[in-house]
Amino acid sequence: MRAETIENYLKTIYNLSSDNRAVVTNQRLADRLNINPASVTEALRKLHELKYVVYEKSYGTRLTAIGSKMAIDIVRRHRIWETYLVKELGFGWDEVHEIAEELEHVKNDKLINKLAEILGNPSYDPHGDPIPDAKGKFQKNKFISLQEAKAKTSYKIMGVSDHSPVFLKYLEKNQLIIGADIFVKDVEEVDGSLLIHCNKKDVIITPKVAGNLIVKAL
Amino acid sequence: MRAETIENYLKTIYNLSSDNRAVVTNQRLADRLNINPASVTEALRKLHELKYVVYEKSYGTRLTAIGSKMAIDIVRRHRIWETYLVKELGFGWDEVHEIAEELEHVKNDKLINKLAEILGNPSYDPHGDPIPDAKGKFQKNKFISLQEAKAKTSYKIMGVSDHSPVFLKYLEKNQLIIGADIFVKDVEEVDGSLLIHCNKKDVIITPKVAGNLIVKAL
DNA sequence: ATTATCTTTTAGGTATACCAAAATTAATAA
DNA sequence: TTATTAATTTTGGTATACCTAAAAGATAAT
Repeated sequence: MRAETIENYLKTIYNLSSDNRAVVTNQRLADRLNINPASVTEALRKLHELKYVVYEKSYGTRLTAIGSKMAIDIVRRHRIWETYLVKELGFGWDEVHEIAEELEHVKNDKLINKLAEILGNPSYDPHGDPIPDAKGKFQKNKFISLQEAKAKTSYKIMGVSDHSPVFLKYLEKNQLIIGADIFVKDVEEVDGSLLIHCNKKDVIITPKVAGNLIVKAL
Repeated sequence: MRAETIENYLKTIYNLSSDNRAVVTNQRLADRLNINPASVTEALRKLHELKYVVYEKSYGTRLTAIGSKMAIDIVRRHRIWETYLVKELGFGWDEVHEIAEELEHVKNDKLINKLAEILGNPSYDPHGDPIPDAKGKFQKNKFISLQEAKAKTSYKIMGVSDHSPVFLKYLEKNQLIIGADIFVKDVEEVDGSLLIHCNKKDVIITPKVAGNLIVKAL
């Protein structure tokens, strides 16, 4: 199997199962990778043979310790590059994902560690996603989705779970930037929309948008 | 054909025919790419169909205008990355080639132009090889191999044609660094060896080493 | 000019990474 | 429980990028 193929599968399995250590279905993998489910079955059997995943047919897949280590390495490279592109090379946070998708496959520890060092070994990327350190350790975070927020409470925006340029541009337009402090004035029971105060302005946010905003209680 | 495959063929054809606009033989391509000549034949037929090369069977291959443009783009990316790795990220000039070999395939003009800008749009990489500008234009150079040098003449070291770590380390040991000024005291007719003066020291250089040093007459 | 040599091409084959369609298996609803 | 639906796997492809071994073509040497 080509290294890049392995990496793309492992990364995707990881992203679909990270928090919960749950198994991943072929369907979801096929959707995410934009390939036929039949191809996923085939690939998973090989990844199982290579000891990257535990795959039991018609049940599901999860990463082995080796596979998980490898996935975390890829995630580290991706997020370090995203951060470097934004912080050092002047790219917008909505345009770095695609480039990082290519750069993440360049496997050279010295390079990534050097970039990380220049950035001051950051723990979060420009989207607020945590960056594992060289040993694969994440900084613990007890962040929640804004959807779970309580009324009359202050939060800080820590990240987003939807990385699409459309969504990021929407946030920028409404000044919902990472690091911004917000105050949830009210949660509307009827439709779950939130009335929040941010940057001296009141904004109404749909549950959909709230679900994609990661916040920390203040 | 995969983009990376195309790029590797075009780059190699370019490197084997750049100065002279001569045709490249399958043999040399096969050697350079470490693949079987039969595979080269096959690939060249496809590259011909794709209009990247003009390939006439049992004769040879040369790049079309499109192929040449593409090859120069790849060379630019490679050399910009090598320069960036050395100048901005603290890598040694003997360890950047391999990394650049991967990074050169990341195709994003904004990225490369940004790196070039940070470097002050350099015309030469750390090995003294010319870097084409964004439009594919090289700075004209009339450099020669030190082997063609005349006695009692001063030169400046501009580059090397052997990029192997062994050779680069040898040069460093003898302080034959790019940018160094040297004076050729004598050329020994018997074996073609040169007695040169560099950094306040006399050194004897074999024709083999001299052949891999690119210099400019002062 | 003819042989010998070296290069290139052809022919046939492998492994990878995908696919569509059919068959199977699992999950859900009546 | 049985039927229906949905997910998964099997089967039988395709295209890419390589390979080896043998045939054909070009080059050089006597």
